[in-house]
Amino acid sequence: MTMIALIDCNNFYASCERLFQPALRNRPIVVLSNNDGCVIARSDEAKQLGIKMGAPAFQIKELIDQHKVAVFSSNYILYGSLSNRVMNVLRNFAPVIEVYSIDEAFLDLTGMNYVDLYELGISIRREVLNQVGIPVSIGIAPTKTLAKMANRYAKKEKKGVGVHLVQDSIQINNLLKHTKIEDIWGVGRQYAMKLMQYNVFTAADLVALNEDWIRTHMTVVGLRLVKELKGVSCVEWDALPSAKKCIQTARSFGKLLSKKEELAAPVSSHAASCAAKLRYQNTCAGAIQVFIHTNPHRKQDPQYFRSVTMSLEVPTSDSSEIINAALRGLGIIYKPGYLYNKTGVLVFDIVPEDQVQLGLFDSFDRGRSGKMMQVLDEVNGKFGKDTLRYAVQGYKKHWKLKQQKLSPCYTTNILEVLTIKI
DNA sequence: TCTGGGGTCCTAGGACCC
DNA sequence: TCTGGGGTCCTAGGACCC
Repeated sequence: MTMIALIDCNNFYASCERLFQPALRNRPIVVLSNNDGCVIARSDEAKQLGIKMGAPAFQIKELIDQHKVAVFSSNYILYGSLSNRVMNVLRNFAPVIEVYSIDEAFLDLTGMNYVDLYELGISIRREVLNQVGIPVSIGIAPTKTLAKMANRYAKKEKKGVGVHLVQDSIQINNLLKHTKIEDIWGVGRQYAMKLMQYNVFTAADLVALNEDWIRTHMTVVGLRLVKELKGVSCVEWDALPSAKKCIQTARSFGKLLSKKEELAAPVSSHAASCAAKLRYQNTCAGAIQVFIHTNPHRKQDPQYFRSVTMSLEVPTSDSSEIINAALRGLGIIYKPGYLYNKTGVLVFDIVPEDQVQLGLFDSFDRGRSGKMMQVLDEVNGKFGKDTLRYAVQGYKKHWKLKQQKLSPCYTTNILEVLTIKI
């Protein structure tokens, strides 16, 4: 039988911020999305205050003031670095690990010589806490989906311990009965609503359904999900991070923009960022999409959403080529007279750079461009990602994000490491 | 009068995840 | 005043082919 552990950091972003400010222990913390827009992470104390995931910051301002909630802009450099440290601790416990997201990882425990898996969970948790300082919850079960579910149970119902193990069919059934349909990994809002119409309210109810019914109403994805709930492992392992199939860079602006020339700067910056991400994974893109839109929350404004997709003659990762294509796209979709709040660039049809088919009439000097990009990446890697940029990207970021509560990069920037007075 | 059957490829859109 | 960003996979349906 397969055995899988899912380790998930508790309130990860909030825990990262708290790590460097022990005074925040037992105090409510929230971390805001880009642009300081809405809440994307909450400490337990903040959850207890009733602050909801995704709540717009301005709507909970009173709660924040009243309860002295500590507020942070998101600092992905810091979180990424702490995430790496957590994953490195986990690697000591099993050879096969899949880093599933910034704050969680699956460990394959199948066939390993651990006598007591529950005790193993306890010691993994202790080690991560000792070595990195981040609290985690651990679910251990025969399949990934059940491990997810056990993890959820550990987090909700066994707070002090933080570990839940399900092995035999009795334990699995209990867990299924205890889990609401909408809390299953793979069941989102739409499916949950549909299932409830058919009187399916728990994971146990779902497992009891006819598989043909599942297949018709929830596609093969749903079928796989139900098999996992029955203890048959069928979610693939993705041990090596594979090359992305599409890459997107998009931001809303700190303020509304309306002129095409103003939009050109963020559009080209996003394009440049996509190109850099392509080069980072040694790939080229064969197609590009650009979109712009107005702020859907401003009901008083006329709305405009538009995107355009263009295929590139020869797949490329050259910044200037991708910027040019993106600006051409902007020219196609831009309409004057609207207040825009967001734009983005997406590249796809991605191929490995050594498999690019050259075009018959390609006049672009690819050798020269490659060398230039190498220099660009080296400089920007060393001195910060916007050090060298194209003129169209603009000298100053007039569309810049709001980040008023940014914490220092304690672990990655030598100028911002913590100093301790003794 | 009568108008097949089977296959592939592509795209848009929907569902999900963190 | 102020509402995030970045991914994956699957399906239906149309175009096209023989």
